[in-house]
Amino acid sequence: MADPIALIDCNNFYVSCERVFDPRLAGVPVIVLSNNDGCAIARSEEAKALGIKMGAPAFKMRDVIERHGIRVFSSNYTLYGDMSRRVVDTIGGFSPRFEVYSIDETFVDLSGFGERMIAQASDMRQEVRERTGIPTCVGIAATKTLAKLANFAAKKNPLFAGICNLTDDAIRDYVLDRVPIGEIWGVGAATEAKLQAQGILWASQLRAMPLPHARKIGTVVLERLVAELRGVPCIGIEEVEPQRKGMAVTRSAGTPMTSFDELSQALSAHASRAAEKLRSHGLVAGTITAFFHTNRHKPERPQHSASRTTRLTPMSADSFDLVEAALRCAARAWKGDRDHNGYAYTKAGVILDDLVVADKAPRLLFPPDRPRDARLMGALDAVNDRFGKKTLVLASEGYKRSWALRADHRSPRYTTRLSDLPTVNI
DNA sequence: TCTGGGGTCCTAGGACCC
DNA sequence: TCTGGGGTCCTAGGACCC
Repeated sequence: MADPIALIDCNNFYVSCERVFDPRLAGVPVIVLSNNDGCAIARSEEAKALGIKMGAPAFKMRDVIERHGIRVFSSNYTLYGDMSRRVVDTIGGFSPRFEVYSIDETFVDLSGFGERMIAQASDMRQEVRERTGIPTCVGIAATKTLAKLANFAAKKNPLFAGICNLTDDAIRDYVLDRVPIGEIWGVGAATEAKLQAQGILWASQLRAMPLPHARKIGTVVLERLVAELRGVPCIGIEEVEPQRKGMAVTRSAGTPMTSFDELSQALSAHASRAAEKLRSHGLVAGTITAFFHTNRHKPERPQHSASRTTRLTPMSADSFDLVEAALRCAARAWKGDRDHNGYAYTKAGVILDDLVVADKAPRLLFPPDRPRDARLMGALDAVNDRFGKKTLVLASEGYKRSWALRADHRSPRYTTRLSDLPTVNI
């Protein structure tokens, strides 16, 4: 059999993070909202039981929240990111080979533990719980896809008590007969519909599908998926984070933007933030895309969506370069009167592509007369690092920030900001 | 009437993930 | 009034080459 892989996945991660720092949240319904307090992206079991759906818009839940006293939080990514790091640190103590798959999931290579495999997984859960306060579930199987499925079963079926081992043939058949195809990692709405149309409803049925048929329905991706369901590993554990290919900063506007000025200010802020991210990773970008669009959830209103892409020559991580390029794109994409063109834009962003490690970037044959001075960006980052984000910004960002997003229910940055440390009364 | 064959590279768009 | 943000991979099709 292939080497066993474990997937350790934090339960309702964002909610669990909030609970670590406020024990009064235990046992009560809690939800965490997306950016701009838009929709629910994490729910406690109690909130799920009340029918709160993943991705449900906050404004439509007002009644339920009121009626059941659901505790609501804006997302606090600084806190979640830091807690995630602590969880991963703990997991790293259990196996030398692991892959951080997302903020709340890690694949762990369990080969070599033999009989002790299950005990090891159990210890790992225990240790994460003790050191971070975060509850987890573990799924074990021969492939990543099966490990994801095992984790799903561990979460859903209390019989497994948090650990589901699909390397056991009987358990594997039992689970695959009962998991709907839509719950399988890699089967989204489109593939689910295609499969259902052919009468394939359960994971075990998909596993039995001939490989050529799978490829016909869903290209090589579905073919690999079927192989993985059969226990043939097609997706390896990636211990080192691969060089990232693109980077985006996009935001909904707190209040819709109706003038080119407002849009420019928002895009300036997004482009600066993108440049900051690039520099923190030691990268430069080769192309930049700026886009903006109206509210797609309101088709009865006038709709407009536009985007433009331009090359950055030389490749750059300089805030001035990126802001300039983004605004050039926006100006080309804007239509009509600059003060008021009849559209209300609710979302804008910049996307960077062709990312390269800064000192490997190609040099220009004919460099610009007045090249950007890297020391300026160094100073900018140093000031903002020391005195807080946005202490120093480019003037093109404006000062009103009318587009800025909402976050009315944010919890304190308990672990990353001294002034937010909890106080203990003795 | 008859109009080659075989490549590469790039981009846009779809599908999926958390 | 109010519906997130940030990624990856794959394919088809066009442009271009000899």
